[in-house]
Amino acid sequence: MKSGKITKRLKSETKRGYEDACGAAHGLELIGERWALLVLRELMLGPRRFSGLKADLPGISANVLTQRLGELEERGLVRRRKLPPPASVQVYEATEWGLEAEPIMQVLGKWAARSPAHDPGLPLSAVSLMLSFRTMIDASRADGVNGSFGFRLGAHHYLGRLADGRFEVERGEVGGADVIFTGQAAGLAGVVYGGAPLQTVEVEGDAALARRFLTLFPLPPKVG
Amino acid sequence: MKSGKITKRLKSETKRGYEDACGAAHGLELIGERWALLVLRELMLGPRRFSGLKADLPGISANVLTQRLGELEERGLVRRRKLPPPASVQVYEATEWGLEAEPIMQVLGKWAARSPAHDPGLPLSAVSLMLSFRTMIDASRADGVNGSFGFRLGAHHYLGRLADGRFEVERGEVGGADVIFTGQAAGLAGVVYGGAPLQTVEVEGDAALARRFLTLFPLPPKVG
DNA sequence: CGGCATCCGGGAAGATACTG
DNA sequence: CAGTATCTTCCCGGATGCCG
Repeated sequence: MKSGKITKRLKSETKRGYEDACGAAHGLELIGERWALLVLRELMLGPRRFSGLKADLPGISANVLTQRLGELEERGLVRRRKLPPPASVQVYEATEWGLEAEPIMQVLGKWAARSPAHDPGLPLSAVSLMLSFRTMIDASRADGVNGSFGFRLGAHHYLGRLADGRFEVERGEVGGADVIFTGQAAGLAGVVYGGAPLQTVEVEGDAALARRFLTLFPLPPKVG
Repeated sequence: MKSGKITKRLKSETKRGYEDACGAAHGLELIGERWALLVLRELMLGPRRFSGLKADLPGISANVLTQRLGELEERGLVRRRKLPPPASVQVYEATEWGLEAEPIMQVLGKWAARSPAHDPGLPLSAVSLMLSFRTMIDASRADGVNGSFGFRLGAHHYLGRLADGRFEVERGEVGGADVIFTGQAAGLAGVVYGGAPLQTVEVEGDAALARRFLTLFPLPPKVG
């Protein structure tokens, strides 16, 4: 019914903004809506498809994901791209500026890790875990520890490199890495951050280096 | 009417959370609601009263402000305190952990300042401006520039100090400062960030130092 | 199957009025 | 001044359905 009814929303005239020149306020208008920052997070290590995003954002509904992607696109944080044949699938990727939002997630995440209410037992996406390594690495502990690390987390494959106290990571095959971790992201997170036994995940390669790796990501002290 | 009606909200059973162990996701659950970060921002330079917060958050409604303050309090980011007599007024102040959220605002604000959609002509609170100085100061430009700066922005008075390339600021009387700026926060912001003529605000004291001060806060280049 | 539009129910936000 | 009460509007989340 009401077939040809013109949608009243011409351009969403009521753009619930903050009317505040403060940069932080404008930042909230850009990525402050529910789910927006987490959608962007999932794009930080490379393009993703709609269904992959939906799968790794447990609880988001398809229409909200569509809406967030559209908003992020028109704000210049996300780009829609069609992979060349034979793939020919559409993917979403972060723009350069979108990638520059990573420090926001890092600072926010580091700060929130001090919360007594933080529950590390919740699900965790593979991207989240990789980004957390980049965020939480303790440069002084990692100084002098060098090596390459492969991660097979479900269907996600990442290759990390440890050098000069920094952890770099990108999507890619894990072959030839000094250490290869295989398992679930949440499982590996439990080992690194929750003190779970190493047997929770499968480890191949240099066992001593693997054990060393797991000690490089200390959590900040809880408040209170 | 309906006086004794029991409020149905036992404990807000539907706590719309993200179900995500990622620290950033938890951060959003702590300060991700609309207005929350801006309320906290207004507390970064000392305790504030309800009416002051409402006045400096243009557009927030009283009930939303009440709700946000209550949530921030129960999460441990804000504390409610009663000033001793004869003042005897209630104020809200950030806890230690709440104060540690400042880097989030800084990173978010710096990132958003690159947005082409950012409108610097909007209203700006005095706290926002002071925090923006702390955020945007260019340490290399400020190296070797030392002095004290008073700000009389409406009823807000702040005392800043420039030393070692850093800008420190606290609430306080401006007497004896090397330079004293008097006017509206938005006006001073226009001079510092918008290239408006210095006459927009009233300046007392060391004019050369004042002119130098205004050059220490470069904006990042816009995207695109 | 992927992406998007539509409809619906509930809840959060906005505006205004009112009270101690 | 410091909120509370009420009403309306809008957004979020879930379900369904269309269409390439």
